[in-house]
Amino acid sequence: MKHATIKRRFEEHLAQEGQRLTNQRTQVFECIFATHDHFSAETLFGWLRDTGDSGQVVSRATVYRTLDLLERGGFIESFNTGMGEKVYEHVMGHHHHDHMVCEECGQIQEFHDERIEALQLENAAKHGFEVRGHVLRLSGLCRKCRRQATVQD
Amino acid sequence: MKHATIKRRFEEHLAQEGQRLTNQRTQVFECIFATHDHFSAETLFGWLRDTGDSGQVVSRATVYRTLDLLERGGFIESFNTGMGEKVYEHVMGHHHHDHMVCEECGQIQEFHDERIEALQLENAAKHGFEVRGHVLRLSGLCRKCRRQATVQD
DNA sequence: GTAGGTGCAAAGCGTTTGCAACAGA
DNA sequence: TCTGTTGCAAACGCTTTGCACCTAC
Repeated sequence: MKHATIKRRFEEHLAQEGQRLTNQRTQVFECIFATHDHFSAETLFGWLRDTGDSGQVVSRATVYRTLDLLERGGFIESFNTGMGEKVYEHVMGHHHHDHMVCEECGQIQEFHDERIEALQLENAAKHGFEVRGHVLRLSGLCRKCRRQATVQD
Repeated sequence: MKHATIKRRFEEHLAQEGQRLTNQRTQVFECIFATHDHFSAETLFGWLRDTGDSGQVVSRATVYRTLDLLERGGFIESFNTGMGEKVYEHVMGHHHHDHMVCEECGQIQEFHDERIEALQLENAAKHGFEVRGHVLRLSGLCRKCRRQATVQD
């Protein structure tokens, strides 16, 4: 999906909800969709501060408020790394995926398996449960850290 | 597994680590293994305060410290509900399982599917990732809340 | 003009920690 | 005795909120 398309959707979304397109929201939006990384609220705040091309800094509060706004609007998704950190990623033009988090270096690897998704729904149905979302996070060692661990032993 | 057996293991575990069997630890242990529910640190603290059969109350700090101790010892497991709450459950004599959390009433339903576990490992192997743990949490509506939602609509 | 948005600083929440008193071993 | 453990209260990290000022519409 093209950047311009996503941006238009964002603007439409705001308009639909009777919300305003402010400078700050634009900055946050641009910053998020300029990366393909996972990021925390604090990280994003740092990016916005550092890439101060406009000189204006978006406050922490607004960063949180805008992240919330974008998540509710379905532009980004969040999940807990399990290490007390909530990380976000943009979701437009992405397929749904799950995560493997390296306990050593924090690296996040994405993966996706349609068969797992199907089995989740199967299990949910068995319990009369209606699935609205899910989190599947494997934690352990990434390839790189495994190699290093082997060398050290 | 019998309660007495688990307790003996706990005592052995403490001994092995050169740690002491204190009154407080016993109380926390008993309280946890007297239930089959999932609980948060705060909930557990409440239980300990309310079941004040001994009159003595275990402090919040000690509750947290003991939970940590038990988790590291493999007696309990924790996971995030995704609603900013970390919940624990005891794990002795239990099989591993995953969770469905109702967004409406907070009810937690357990489930287990060996096929999903296998697929997780398969995907990890594909990325050279060594799995040490995983979290699979479905969120949505439980059977009860679905029914209520239907009625209200 | 006006409802909605912002920044600030303070509060909130769940959790952790420093320290002096305490208690198993 | 002597080291590990406890309770307290303060600190913590991340997030949310109240409020006065600001700004897109």
